[in-house]
Amino acid sequence: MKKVTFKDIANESGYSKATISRYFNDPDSLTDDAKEKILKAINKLRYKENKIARVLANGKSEIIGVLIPDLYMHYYADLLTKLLVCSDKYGYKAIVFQSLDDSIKEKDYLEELLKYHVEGVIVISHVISSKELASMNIPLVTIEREDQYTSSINSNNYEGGLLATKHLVDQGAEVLIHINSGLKKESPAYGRIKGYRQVVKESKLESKEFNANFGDRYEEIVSKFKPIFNEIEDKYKGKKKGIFLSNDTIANVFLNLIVQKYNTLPDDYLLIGFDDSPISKEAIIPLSTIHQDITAIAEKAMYLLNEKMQERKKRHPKKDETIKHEIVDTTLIIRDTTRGKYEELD
Amino acid sequence: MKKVTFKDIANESGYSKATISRYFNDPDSLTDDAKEKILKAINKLRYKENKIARVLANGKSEIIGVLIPDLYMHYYADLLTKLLVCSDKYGYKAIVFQSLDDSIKEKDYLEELLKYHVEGVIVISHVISSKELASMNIPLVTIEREDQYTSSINSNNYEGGLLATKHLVDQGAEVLIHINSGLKKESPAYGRIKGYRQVVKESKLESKEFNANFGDRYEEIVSKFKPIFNEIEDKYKGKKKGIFLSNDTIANVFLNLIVQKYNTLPDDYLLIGFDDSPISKEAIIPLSTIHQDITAIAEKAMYLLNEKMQERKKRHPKKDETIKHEIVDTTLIIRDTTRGKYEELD
DNA sequence: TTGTACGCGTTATCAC
DNA sequence: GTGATAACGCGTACAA
Repeated sequence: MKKVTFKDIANESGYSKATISRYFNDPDSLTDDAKEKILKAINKLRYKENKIARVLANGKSEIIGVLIPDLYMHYYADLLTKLLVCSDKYGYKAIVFQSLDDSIKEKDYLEELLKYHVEGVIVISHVISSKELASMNIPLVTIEREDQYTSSINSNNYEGGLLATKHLVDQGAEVLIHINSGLKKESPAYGRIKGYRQVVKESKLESKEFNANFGDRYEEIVSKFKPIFNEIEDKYKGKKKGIFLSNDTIANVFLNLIVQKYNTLPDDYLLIGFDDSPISKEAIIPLSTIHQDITAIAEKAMYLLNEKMQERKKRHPKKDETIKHEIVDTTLIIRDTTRGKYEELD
Repeated sequence: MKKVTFKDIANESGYSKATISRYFNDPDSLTDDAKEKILKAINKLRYKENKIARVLANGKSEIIGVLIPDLYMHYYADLLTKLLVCSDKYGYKAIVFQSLDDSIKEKDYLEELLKYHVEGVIVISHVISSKELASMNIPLVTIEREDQYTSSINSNNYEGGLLATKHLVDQGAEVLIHINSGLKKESPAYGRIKGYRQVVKESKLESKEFNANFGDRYEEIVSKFKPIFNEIEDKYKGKKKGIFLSNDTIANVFLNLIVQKYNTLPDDYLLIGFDDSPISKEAIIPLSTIHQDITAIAEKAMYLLNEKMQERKKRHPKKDETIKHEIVDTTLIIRDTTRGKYEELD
């Protein structure tokens, strides 16, 4: 039951180890006769490739590393799904690490990846600074995180905020309200707030922002939302309220509070979320939202990473290593929470 | 900028390569003096470990493979999250493959994993038969799939079906209804139906099953659900309906249809889902459901896999390789859709 | 087109 | 305790 190696194939077929290696890496350089004999030997002996030996010899692991915060949030799970599909297309395997917002682990994982000679890394986790990431000297692309010193792909959050808020204005909002869940200024998602503010400025409408850290637990979100809901009810009674919430989960919470009180979404409420996550469709009244093109994000990220990895493999890599920041457009999804007048589904 | 190796450390510190190896693998066998000098050399030269060379030499990759259908379904994403946490605790890295229900890929991925000398595999994908999996001759544990020839961890689906349906009876259901989304008989989840049927039999209540393949798209689920809803409305008017749905997503769809019609959940509807996925909390009326202990599933799976992997590393592995099937208990989560009389949230 | 010989960086087996 | 040296399995100049 010992492992079959090139040596065994060589003996069996009558060629040398080098020729067997060529059979796999440069078959065109062999005669048809040789190929046939070698193939026969391979099948007879049931040879299984050994990538580890191969990596040691030529350095190409065909593995990339993925550093992701977690998979609880649907956005991350969806992104990972698509990254795996794309990396597969390029012939790369992925070692996945989940940092769970622990910066020590994040650093350790990154080093661990290097020990396995991964050819590149995609970083979605956001604890380590991009400066530190850049210093690791390995092909690397970051997604939706601080990216001053790294190549990156991001959603056009600013445009998303703009689209969402403009839509509220178009639908006749008299007050603009934004509620977000602890967004930090460094985060690309903060662009959503900037987009919102831009429209507020242009429209000259009355406005109000609620910034709160709602935490992770759903019950916590709900309990922290109630006072906000009450404040809005009090303060803007009778006015047509256009409310932009920073993600669909909290948008759904807000929607539920309204529907629980009124049994419907009253005319004077316009609601829009962000992400186009499943909950936006599954809500009691389908939520208008901003769609993030996660497929495009994943594709661009892998394309960019692959470029860097190929460059690295060349004899004389350009010391160029320019930093690229790519932006992926968002789209407005109009469902039923911004219709002004909510019409019953048939 | 060449790679620093044991040879360099050896030269720098004045010891041999063998001693450097011992420094890492059996430090107790060195004098304190040697350790100190070697550590100094390591830091000075900024040595980085090379796991690839290590794997080639000793065969221990510290990598496991994970084969998962996808990450769209929250259940799988959640399971992967917890598997990653557990494998990390045991010191294993994970290469993740997503089979997307493609049996050819599933087989290819499995072989690819072997090429990298992974020490074990966790299979959640369900296309390849357990017989074929078993024939790969590698430590392997399957989760929530057909498992005749493999060691496995499964939720107690039967108990879950029992708990759910009994709860409906306890709450005064006069008709028992089960709706499921294309469950196959081989799938462990089919146990949910068996549990339901058992209670139907014992209770001697009137009952009805709807088996349909609702597909993946949410809109499709909704459209296919409407006729079912109408049929139930017609047929069981006035009777107290206890409805057990095979997962929370379709339970939420059903709930939404009811609430859209009645603005509330009428007294004569009792609803319970399965999975305790986020949507069950986020629904307009929090859904009663059956909780699957995914953490326990992941932990048991890794524990079992680790046992097998350790056995494999020994000099004389027992040819034993007994197949173990472990069952993880489910729990009843009572929320607001089985209260009989739905009381408004305060 | 094919073969020889060495390198990749570590671990394992003997010696001392 | 420590050192020499042969694996581990494959890639690759260089030679033929």
